[in-house]
This record gives sequence, C-alpha cells and structure tokens, in this order.
Amino acid sequence: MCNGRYGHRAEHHAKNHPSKSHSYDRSGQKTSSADACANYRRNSVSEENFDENVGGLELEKARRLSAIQAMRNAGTNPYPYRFDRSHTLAELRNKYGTMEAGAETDDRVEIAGRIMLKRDQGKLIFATVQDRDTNIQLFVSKAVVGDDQFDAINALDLGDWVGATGTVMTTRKGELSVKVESVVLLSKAVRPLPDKWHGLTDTDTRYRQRYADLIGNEESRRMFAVRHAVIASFRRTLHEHGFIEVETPVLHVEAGGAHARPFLTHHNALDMQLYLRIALELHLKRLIVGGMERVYEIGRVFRNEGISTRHNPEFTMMELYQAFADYTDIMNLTETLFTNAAIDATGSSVVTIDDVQVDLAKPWRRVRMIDLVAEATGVKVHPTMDQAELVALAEKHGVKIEKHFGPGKLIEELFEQLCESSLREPTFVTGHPVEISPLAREDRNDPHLTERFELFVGGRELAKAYSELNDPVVQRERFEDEQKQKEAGNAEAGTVDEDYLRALEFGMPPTGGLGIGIDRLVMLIGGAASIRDVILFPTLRPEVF
RNA sequence: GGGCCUUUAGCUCAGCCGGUAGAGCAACGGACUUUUAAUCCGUGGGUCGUGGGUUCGAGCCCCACAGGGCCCA
Repeated sequence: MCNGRYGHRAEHHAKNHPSKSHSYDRSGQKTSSADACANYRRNSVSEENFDENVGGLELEKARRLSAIQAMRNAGTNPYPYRFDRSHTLAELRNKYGTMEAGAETDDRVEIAGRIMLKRDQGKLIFATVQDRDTNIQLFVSKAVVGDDQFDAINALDLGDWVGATGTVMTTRKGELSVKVESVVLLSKAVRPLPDKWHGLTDTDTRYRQRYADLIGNEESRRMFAVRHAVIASFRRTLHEHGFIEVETPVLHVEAGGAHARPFLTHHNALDMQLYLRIALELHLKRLIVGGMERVYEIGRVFRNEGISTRHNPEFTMMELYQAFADYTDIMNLTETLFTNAAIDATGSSVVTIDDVQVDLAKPWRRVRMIDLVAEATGVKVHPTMDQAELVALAEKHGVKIEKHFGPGKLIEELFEQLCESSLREPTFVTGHPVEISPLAREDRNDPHLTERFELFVGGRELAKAYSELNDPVVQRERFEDEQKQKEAGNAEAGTVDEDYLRALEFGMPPTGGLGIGIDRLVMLIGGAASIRDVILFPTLRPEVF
C-alpha cells in the first residue's frame, strides 16, 4: 500500500519543483573519510565491548558514531547551529526547471536537505537531497571540489542532513542538479534509513515511527499535506463567511453535546473529576447567546470507544454556529466547505468513492430518514408508531436492538443497519426523530421529527447539523429525558446541563449549527482507507522496548 | 468480544514434505567523470515476536501469550 520513497520520482521531476541549495564552506572535511571512519569503528567497537555479538544495527550505529567523533577530533561540529538557504528545493525547481539538458549556469545557490540516495561513480558522485517539498540532485566532481572534500562527501551516509553550495546545471540526461563547490554536514544520522525503494510498509511501524514513515513514503507526506490544505481551506471559507474562530475548554465538568462515552481525568488542586470533551457544541452555543453570531472551532474531541479504520479515540472536529440561520442554510454552507476543501487540497472537486468518481460541486441528495427506512423495508415508519410494531419490523430485518429503545431510537437503528452503508454519494439524511435529537429543534411541519441532518458519504457519517433548539423550557424537558435514559442503562445518554439552560434563558437567536469530522473528510479527499493514515500519531498500545 | 491473517538481518521480502537460515537494499573493501532504485566484483551482519510442548532434530507441527492488520458484532 505504501509507495516507495522514490516511487514518484518521475512525477516529481515532471512537475519540476526546483530547489535551491546553499553552500557552505567547511574545513577539515577529509577527516571523515573512509580511512578515518574505519579506524574509529575499530576503536569504538572494541572499547565499548561491541566486538562480541554485534548486530548489524549496532555495528552501523557504532560506525557512524565513530565518524562523528572523528569529525569532532578534527575540529568540525557534526551538529552545527544553523544554515542559510538561498532557495528551497521547490523554489529552485520553479526557477530552473525548464533548462535544457547539458546546461551550465554561473548562478550560485545554497540548498539544504537530507541525503536520500547516493550514486558513486568513481570521480563523480550523484546524491539526491530531499527537503519538505521535493528533491534535487547534487553533482559532485572530484576535479571541482578536490580530493579531500570529495572523500568527505563520499563518506556521508544516507539520512544525513547537509547544506550544499554550488552552481545550477543540468546533466546530459536533463536532470536539474547543483554542481557542488562545497557541502557541509548539518546533522549526522546515526540510524540507517528504511529501504530506499520500498520505504516502510509495516503498518505498525509506520504509525509508531511516523518520522521514518514521513522520510520514506511520499504518499504519507502527501496525505498530511492534504490534511493541512483541508483545514486551511476551512479557515479561509469560514473567514469569508464572517465566522470567528474561538477556543473553548477541553476539560469539562459534564461531557455533553453528543452521545459517547467520555474519558475521565482528575484535577489535583481542585480535587475534582473532569471529563475530556466529546463535542464542542454546548460552549459554542453559549457564545451565540453572548451575541458572537458566527463562531467556529477546530479542535480535538475524545471518545472512549472502540478503535477501527474509522475511529480514533481522539479526533478532530470542526463545529460552527450561525445566528439567524436554519439547517437548510447549513446544508448549503456544508456543500461549499467540502467543495472548496477538495479543490484547495487536490485541485479538483472530484473525489473517488469506492472507485467511483463523484463531483462534490453538484448538489447533494436530501432525504428524510423515515423515507430511507421505508425504501429499505417497504413499510412506512414514523415515531408515532407503536414500539411493538417497530420491534417486529426490526426483527424481521435482523436489526439488533435493545430493550430500552423507544420508537425514535428503533427507527434510527433500522436506518443505521439497513440504509447507512449504502449511501455512497453525498446524502443529507434529515428529519431524525425527536427522541434521539436532544439539541435539535422540532420540524416545523412534523412535531415528532427534528430539523436536523447527517451527511453520509461513502457509507460514512461525515457531518451533522441542526436547526438548534433555543427554547429553554423544551431544552430542559429533553435533558430530563436524557437523564432518565441514562438512569435506565443507556451509558451514552446525557445529563441536565444547568448552566447551558441558564444561557438559553438569556435568549439564543435562531441558529444553525454544524459539526464535521475533519479526519474522515481528509480520508475522503485524500483517498485514505484508514483514519490512521490521516492522523500523524494514532492511538496504539505502548511499544515494548 | 468473535473469526481469519501476520510477526525471519537496520529496511523490503523468500524459506518446499520438519534436517540446523537465504536474497535485494543499506553497510564495509575494490573498479568506474553524466548517474537516476546506477552498475560490476568481494566481505561482514540473525535471541526466526515471547514462553512452553512434540520430535533424534522445529523458522516450519501443537498450546498459551504479546504486537499489528482485515472482516464481523
């Protein structure tokens, strides 16, 4: 699944990102030559009693540490403090990417990066150096740099960070290169890189040693570039729509705003139990009461539940609240956010869902939950139906249920188990029963349903939104209902949030609210199969060293 | 929680019917002044996830445990 580190080389070069390099003089380079290394290896290895049972890795580390010591002995710092680049590698490629094969310039550049490949040609060395965006080739000629520099450069290891000074050229084959005048080591790598062609493929190692994954796997770097682009796009779009970004507490006295099991923690000085937030909702709506009109937060949320390709215990939500709007306004805004994010991240509003191309820019289907259940079962359902009738329908279709489920919850279960996974193209599912929607206001046309949507794409829930409930009396009733469910054994049910009710009593304007799972959206736009591919450090069991 | 798969050199992977461990990359030594995963010759590098068991003999078979993955609930 992972692309080799250089699996995309040709594409990179075709894209022609330039980079520029910076050169820097260093004295005493010859001391890290092969001879010096060999001497130091012998000393170091025997001195540290590595001569028996030395594994390949330990031997390699000892060799490189010896090279570091050899440099220090010669008065060269193997870990210097800084380096001035004249160009990033992308800048170099942009500026010089169109040169013909065999061209030479007098343009001197200073570049920096990590050595990824080295091709020793006798009296020539070709080295591929990589920075954040792309890579460039160093062209090192013995006749140009002299014997000592040449040996020193030859003694560099894959993985070392270097700064290089030289002139811009292209080779006979047209490869953009820096003709090196001097190279300085910026940081010595003591541990060898993963396989230069395959990179890391072991998923466990990729997640645990994300640093090594990022070094080697272009696809991994791309995925996190997509993630950044999506979030940056959200901020831009929301700014253009007059939203203000805010930050609200992560530590909650009550974990509300969603149905989920929370993480518990404890504050020592106050000697009190606290919960990590499971949603951003209730604090953001307090801000709408306060008159901030349009607010959003992009932040981490924690749910103490299972781990899967779609669930990580901590994940990132974007929630926004817009005064004077209802859930239909929010549907339009959601379409805009998604479409802009896809374009900003990939250049196209078209995403691939289960091998099918879908253009997010086209209007999305809007359909009521009860109508989808009717499509799937052939039976019209409604929260006013007898519980027994719905239980029978669930059993007929093999839908698993629990005793404390009321009619609304039964309809939701029918939907989740019979309809949800088949919603490939973006679909706004609307009209959730009141029973399962404690924070949404009732449908203006049907008091048993709510003005609410959940957005499904590729069978996954990516967003949800309400016309927010702002009647403090009704909100108290809903909360008390939740409390009863909790006492009846539903661990995910909520409690009565008195402070939130007090806030509503000051008056919340009509408001549309939205929550988007950023990780799942990045999966969609970036084409990731697992949420762990879009989270830099996913939750794993601790590694045993 | 259940089922299936997986764990061998720093990395990527082979390893047959149970007979005592292999390749490529990386490293080291040598050749090579326009390479592109450079190439060619040579060398070193292994608690085969852990612990038991079966066997004359276990990387391989059996049991337990641990990590990871996929599917299901």
